[in-house]
Amino acid sequence: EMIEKGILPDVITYNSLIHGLCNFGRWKDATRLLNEMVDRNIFPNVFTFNMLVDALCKEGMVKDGESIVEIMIQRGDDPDVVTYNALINGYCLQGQMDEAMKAFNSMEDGGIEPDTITYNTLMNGYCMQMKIDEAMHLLREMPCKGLEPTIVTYTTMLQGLFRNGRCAAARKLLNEMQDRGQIPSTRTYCVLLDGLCKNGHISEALSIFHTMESNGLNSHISIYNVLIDGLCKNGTFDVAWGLYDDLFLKRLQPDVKTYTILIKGLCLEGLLEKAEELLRKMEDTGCFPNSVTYNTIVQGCMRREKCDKAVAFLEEMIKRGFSPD
RNA sequence: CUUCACUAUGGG
Repeated sequence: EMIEKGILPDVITYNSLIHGLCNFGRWKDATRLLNEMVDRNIFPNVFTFNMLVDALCKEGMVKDGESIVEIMIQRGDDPDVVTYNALINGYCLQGQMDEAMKAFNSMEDGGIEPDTITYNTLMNGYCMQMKIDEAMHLLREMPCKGLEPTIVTYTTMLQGLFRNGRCAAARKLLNEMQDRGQIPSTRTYCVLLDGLCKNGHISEALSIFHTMESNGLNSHISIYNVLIDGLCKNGTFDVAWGLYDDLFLKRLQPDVKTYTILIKGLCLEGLLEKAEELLRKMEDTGCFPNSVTYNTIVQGCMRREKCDKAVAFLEEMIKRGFSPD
């Protein structure tokens, strides 16, 4: 339509389209557009190349990402901090922290200063590998480079610490974060409350939640999901159900995860009838069960030796195109 | 127009 109207697409037009196509994994179409732009004498720029590097890295093809970087250098479109961050993230996602650190060092050698995202990416990589001390070391290195940890930095570290059961260190870091004036996001709260629950500190999680409530900060379904799950697994199903009731007072919509968590909780309580009832209710409200929901209820029935029920749900899920596991 | 918090929380 642009072309018909004589408005010529420029490099940004093509970049936007290529980016969208890459996000949907439509490599063929992306390649086609890349060729088309060159045919029109619109040449890819650093943004274009960075998107390609990122897309390849996310697909696990980090070596191909490196090849793009070679091409960039040959063309004189020098890689920048975004290029290196995408590469480093690629290695981190593969668990190759040694390679990630090599890329980190080579960017410094090349005179490109790492930024906050570089550090966040590396810290997340180490946390994924449960190498908390290495991650913590990078956190302490940031100020030396003139970088200030952001809410993403802290949230990443909190998640790593909780996963390693290091609640005391997590609480300490949370205080540091607040002292530095970083405002927790919904995601931060989810990590915090989930971390506390999974480490057995349910009442601490609840008390933080209630503090949030008085500050109007808990109005997000994800936060409820975290706590409802923690309470169900703690064996305090009634409290979990109470939170579910509160959702409606707050005009929050339960989502498919809320229902799945509660269905699991009901199954653990041995209340299979109630679980089925809830599954039907969610459908009535237009929130449809997915494969996780069905697998949950099938497992729940099996555990209670209600094989006929399990088979019925199994048939239903298959009929709806879900695959059992 | 491009890069970060293992897909923040659910089954296995």
